[in-house]
Amino acid sequence: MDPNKKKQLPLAEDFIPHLAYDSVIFGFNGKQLKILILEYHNTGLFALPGGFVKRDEPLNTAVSRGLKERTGLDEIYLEQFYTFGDFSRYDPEVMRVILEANGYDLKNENHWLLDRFISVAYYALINYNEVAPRPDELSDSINWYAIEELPALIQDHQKIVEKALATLRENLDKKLVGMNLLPEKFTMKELQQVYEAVLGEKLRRTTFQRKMLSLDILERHEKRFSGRAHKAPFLYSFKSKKKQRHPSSA
Amino acid sequence: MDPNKKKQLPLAEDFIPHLAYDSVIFGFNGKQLKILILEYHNTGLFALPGGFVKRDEPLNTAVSRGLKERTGLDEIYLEQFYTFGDFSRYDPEVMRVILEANGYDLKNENHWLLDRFISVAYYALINYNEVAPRPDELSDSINWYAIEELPALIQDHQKIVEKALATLRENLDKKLVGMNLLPEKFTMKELQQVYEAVLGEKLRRTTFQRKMLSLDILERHEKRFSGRAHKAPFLYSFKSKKKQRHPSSA
DNA sequence: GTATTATTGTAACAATTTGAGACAATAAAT
DNA sequence: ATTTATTGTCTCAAATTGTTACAATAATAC
Repeated sequence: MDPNKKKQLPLAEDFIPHLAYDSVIFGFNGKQLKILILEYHNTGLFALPGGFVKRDEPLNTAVSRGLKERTGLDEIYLEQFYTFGDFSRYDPEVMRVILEANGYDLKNENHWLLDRFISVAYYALINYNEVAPRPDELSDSINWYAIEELPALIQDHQKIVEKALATLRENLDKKLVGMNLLPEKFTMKELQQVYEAVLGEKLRRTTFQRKMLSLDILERHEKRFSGRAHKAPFLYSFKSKKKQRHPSSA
Repeated sequence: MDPNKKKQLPLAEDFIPHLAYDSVIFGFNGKQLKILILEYHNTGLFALPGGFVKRDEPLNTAVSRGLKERTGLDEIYLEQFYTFGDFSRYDPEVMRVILEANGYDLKNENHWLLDRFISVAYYALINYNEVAPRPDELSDSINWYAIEELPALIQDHQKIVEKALATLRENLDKKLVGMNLLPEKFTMKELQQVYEAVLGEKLRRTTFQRKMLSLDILERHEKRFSGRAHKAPFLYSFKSKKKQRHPSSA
């Protein structure tokens, strides 16, 4: 990478105008469900990671590309959940502030980034410990925030997060969500903690264990040396090896 | 309306480029689940009803507007379910054939309608008997087709229909689907037939009746004089009066 | 070593929900 | 009056889920 590379705004001619994506990237730290939030240089503005779609690039590919740039991960589990196209999300002043704080001169009043955008929203599930998030050119940081402790977000990003979480909850049973938020091997308790963090409620231990085992999706391995003063739990993994990516076609 | 009005293609300056919507409009005729399909003049090409989004118009409003033009109905129940952005859907020759068959001269090789489009897909639920569908300027007919007997559709429209149906099935229990496919008052048997048509499988009568009554969403009215040689059934309606429109914000 | 502590895994039984069949009620036709 | 087709509800069986109990066991305290 060239440290002298000059900051370059995306060029209008390379991208589909008026179309963006936003991503809600979920991770689980063992206790809480968290998402990645960007902070823009010198503005105090917080936002979801997002990006634009190249003119010659499939929509889903654009999102995968953006997430790879930010997380370093290939093969991220992604699920598209809604496309936001209201005017409640159109606020060119926010974008102007962000760009000017980054030293761009916007004498060109009609810069394409200040236009109205329709945004396709995705959520991603990643293994919290495998990732070292990287900010993009306009941001000074990207950090994990617990979903109950988010800062105020720009535009309609709060609404996007809420809908992402609602969709994740609906998909919890049908889409093997745990597989993508946990490491390869995990205990039953860890799996239960993921479910509880997503649903925001406590579950009954014995019922949960019986249910999970009856689904016939887990493989039981050796016991873990817990180093704690009690019986050691079994480790489990999901039977289907491959993580699903883009389970819906596009 | 002016019968001499000249056919007019939508103008690039009025609409967001590269962005369209497609709609899967479901109706129930008492036996089968059907959807509305357009046929284009002199081409034998079949497609879902779709349209474009004005530059100063919210996405959901654009879809409502298009559906009102085609069905005459205001307040249609609409649910956005996926945004299609692959290149499998990009086939400018199809659009060229449609336009030329309608007498348009496309010497301008770069006409915006021949560009790549990303399409936001919605399904609608309407009361089959309240509607007299109207074709648009480019189509010579719009007709109901049973979902098991669709003609070959252009581009990725078959895939869009399949995903619409899959989403409708997932939403069947949580979104009061029956309310929007049936008239105000209906019998328990008619409600069951809607469920069976959507799910594509037979349901057990007694279990279905018990389940529906236990949900506490139905109001029981007088009996219907069926005119048939058996006990007359009760009529029911849904307790919540207002049909929901755009239950998800945008 | 032995008792104690904090889990974990599973069994047992109760409560609830769903499946399946039976049957009385009844509107019209015979 | 009898027959036919369907509706509404009840009952009992089967399956699922809620709840409690308890043995197993890895580390710690003594």
